[in-house]
Amino acid sequence: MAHWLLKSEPSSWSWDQQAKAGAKGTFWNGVRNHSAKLNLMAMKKGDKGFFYHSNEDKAVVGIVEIIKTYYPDHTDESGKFGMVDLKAVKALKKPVTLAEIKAEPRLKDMVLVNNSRLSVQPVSDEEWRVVLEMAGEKG
DNA sequence: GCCAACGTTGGC
DNA sequence: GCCAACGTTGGC
Repeated sequence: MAHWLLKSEPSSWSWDQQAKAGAKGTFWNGVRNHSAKLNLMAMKKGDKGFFYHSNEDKAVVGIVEIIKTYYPDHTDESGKFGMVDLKAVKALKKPVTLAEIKAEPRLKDMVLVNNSRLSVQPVSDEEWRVVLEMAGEKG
């Protein structure tokens, strides 16, 4: 199973809002970047992702699951971009901050570190495991 | 098709 | 609020 990292500014869409959407989840739209789009298109139902708060928190705060694969974003007038649906799985016991991620040698190749502006990123199995460990989420 | 200029993102 | 980095746009 592939893993992902999805970034959002808490002021526009926060983890709290995602969590409130519950099991039925919500769509994840607003992607306007082709690299991010390719990642969205590669997602499969059941894939898990980290929910990252940019700007204010700068931390991974929760885990989400893809519940619907890529489909056109009808709010995008250009018709070029689409979105997926996802639901909140759980909040991390302890958010993992960007500073902590940067300080962890095993995470030095994370896209978050090297290409911080990309809003939808792949996460390797190793990176997924390490971040969970740092969040106090064992297993 | 190249590349400079511009806009946006996001860390600090 | 500033600025660096990146992506996109548009002129040639």
